[in-house]
Amino acid sequence: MPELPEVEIVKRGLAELIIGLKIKEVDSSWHKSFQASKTDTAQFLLGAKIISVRRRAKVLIIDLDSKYSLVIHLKMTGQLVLRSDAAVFGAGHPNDSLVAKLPDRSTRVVITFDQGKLFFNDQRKFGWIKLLPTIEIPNIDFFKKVGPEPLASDFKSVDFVERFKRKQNSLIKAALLDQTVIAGVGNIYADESLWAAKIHPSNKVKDVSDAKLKLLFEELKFVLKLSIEKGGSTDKNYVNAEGKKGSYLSFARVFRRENQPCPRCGTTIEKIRVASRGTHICPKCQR
DNA sequence: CACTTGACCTGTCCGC
DNA sequence: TGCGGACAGGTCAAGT
Repeated sequence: MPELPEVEIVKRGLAELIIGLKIKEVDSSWHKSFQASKTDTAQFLLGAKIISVRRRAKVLIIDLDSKYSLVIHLKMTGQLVLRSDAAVFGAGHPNDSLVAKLPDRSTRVVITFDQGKLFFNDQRKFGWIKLLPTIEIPNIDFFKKVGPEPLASDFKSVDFVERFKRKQNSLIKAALLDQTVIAGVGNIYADESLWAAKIHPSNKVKDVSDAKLKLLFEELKFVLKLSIEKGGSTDKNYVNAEGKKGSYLSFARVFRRENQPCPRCGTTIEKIRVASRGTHICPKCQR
């Protein structure tokens, strides 16, 4: 779930809800979920105020006034959900019912603010929160290698085509999922955009024309924007910072729609494996 | 080097 | 119902 649109939605929600709050306490029940030394936590996290929330690729960054930041990756099943004071004290806050059961058995980290608590839930424990000096973030390996943001206004289709050209022998789907080629695309939006551009995901990049690559770029931007509008995709786990689900999957054309008719030609959608990922295609439209 | 596969985890679903 | 195995939206390290 958490691909670019989902992380963007969480970012926007958190920016509304937690900027200005002061961190009072942090508890973690799984060592990999919260990675920070005791001394850094005491010195740069506890007592710090949140000054901004950012996203780069599928990574969230919460900047603190201590010149440190919480860097967060939700991976497959991570959730970041805020429970406000009103909810804590049972005053009928709008997200009361959504957060009433928190913490639950998948809660890995709880950050307590002067008002409210932020829960990091992560069923599969793949996600993580790290405390790092803000200035060091661009130097971590992932950020040094990650490709451009597909929705950045200065990222043009010629740049998109040029970056794919460097992956001539990769399968087009593998290249789309490769974060060093382009940031933020995961399995859902890879399948959706390849269907829209009528490209078979098993095609090698070198066998896809420039015109098709440009079309793919346009369709990718379209599905990413549509999903952000719809609050992201919720299959099982994804929720936003208020604990609410996204509705993009009800607009999806192929993802999780195996055995249903292709919305373009009516052919039955198939689920296959490409680049060792579950992959949804229309066998007639995509060749 | 470029590219693919396995590992990290828990939970669920499917077939026997 | 019970049990084994495959699979799930992401990313690295290790392998070919």
